[in-house]
Amino acid sequence: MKNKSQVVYDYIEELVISGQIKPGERLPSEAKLGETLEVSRVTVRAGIEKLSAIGLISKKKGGGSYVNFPNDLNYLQVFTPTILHNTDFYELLDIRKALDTLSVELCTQMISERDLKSLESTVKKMEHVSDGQTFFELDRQFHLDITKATKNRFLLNIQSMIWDVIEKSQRISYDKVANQSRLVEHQLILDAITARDVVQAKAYILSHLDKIIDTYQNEPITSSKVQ
Amino acid sequence: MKNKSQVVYDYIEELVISGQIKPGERLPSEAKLGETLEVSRVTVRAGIEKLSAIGLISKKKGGGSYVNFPNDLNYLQVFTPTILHNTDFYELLDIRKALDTLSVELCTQMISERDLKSLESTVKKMEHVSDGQTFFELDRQFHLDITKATKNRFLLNIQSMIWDVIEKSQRISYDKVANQSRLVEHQLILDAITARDVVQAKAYILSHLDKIIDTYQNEPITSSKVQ
DNA sequence: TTTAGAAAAGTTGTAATATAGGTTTTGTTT
DNA sequence: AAACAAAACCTATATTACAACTTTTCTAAA
Repeated sequence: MKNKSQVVYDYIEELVISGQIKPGERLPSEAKLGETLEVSRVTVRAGIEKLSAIGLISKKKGGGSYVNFPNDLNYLQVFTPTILHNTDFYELLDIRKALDTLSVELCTQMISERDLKSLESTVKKMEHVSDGQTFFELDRQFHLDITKATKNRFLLNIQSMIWDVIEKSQRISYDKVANQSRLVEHQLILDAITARDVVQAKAYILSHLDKIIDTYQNEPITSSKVQ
Repeated sequence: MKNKSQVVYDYIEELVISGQIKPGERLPSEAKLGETLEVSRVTVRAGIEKLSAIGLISKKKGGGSYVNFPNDLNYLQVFTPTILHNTDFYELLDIRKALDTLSVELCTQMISERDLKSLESTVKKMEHVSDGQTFFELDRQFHLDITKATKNRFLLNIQSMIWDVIEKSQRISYDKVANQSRLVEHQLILDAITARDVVQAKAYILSHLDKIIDTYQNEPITSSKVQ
């Protein structure tokens, strides 16, 4: 069951994601939001408080609440819905290259048989999936399972965050760069991990990400916001 | 000027950092906290709301608020004050190896003369500093300036987050692993960047982090909490 | 004594109202 | 058109109240 304050949170987040309120712009006042969503000001404040904690918005006493710019050092917003431009996507992929490489490296060295089985099953599932959303979830699961096998909590946290960003920007870009054509690539990565071949695994995952970048470059994503 | 709700936030965070309230344990009730800090329940709730947004605590309606375990997938807590054990430190350094390598690589390729000057000045300042806290700040600035030069916002966000974690665990571990003996290492990294030598720069930063790990291993940190 | 269930106490979620202390907008005067 | 004052607006905090849920305590039955 969803809190009312969570409803407020989601509502405002959606306003920002959809571009109805852009960085630098002011939110409706707490009173107004309460009226719109038919909740009390206390509840509105609770939702806004959270959004401010993760750095999406800033509050100015007496002056209102404003959507933050993504380039400010409000670093908690890493995962906030501000990744809507081409540049962001490349930035993210650079980071993925570094962290996914680390992930497969550690994973290959220490993955258990049990985790390996689970990884295999994920790849198997991908073969029979045509639905884009489902494929996305399997894709995320595959990569996060690799990271999970490293037993590095921080790494898993950061990677989860990154996939959260990918998900939030998904409707704009994801289906253009990730689909069934990626199946073989996943299979190769899995084989290398199974063979405990660190060098090969690293090579395959780098190639995997490079191909995503290639696809992306051939089919550039407009930076127009979704409606 | 600090908000009252921020006072609540800091107070509770400190309770967790110092280990007075451990993961899984319950916080004092909102009413109790308000009484202790002499603020209203509204204010207490505002502070707690934020802590819940970043994943440090969970709230149960009717049941109280609890400190989260760090291994739950509440990934926003990446930067929360839960990094207090030896294992965490190694995990973090693995990540730093991947991301700092990426940072110097991108930085070396595209740093401006102006940013380079600023980097030099930071290293220069380090020579004349004996105070641990000041050295920490310069150390952070050096590494974050390198990342800043990459123009990759996400990378900067993540790195800032990581240094935030380091800072919060600093009183336990930092002064044991980072001090003047690291000066030469920074100088070498800077020289390689100045020479636009990517390979050398990557080698030096990896060596830098490996030496930190070495120091740490020779002087293991107790996992006892500070008081 | 143990146990099951009911009652009580405790706790968070939300609401309505009020005030203080800021900021932004509006209006008026020069 | 500019400067200043006033009004309107907005967030921060406090108080009080009640709903809804959880935990603890008490009581009665086995």
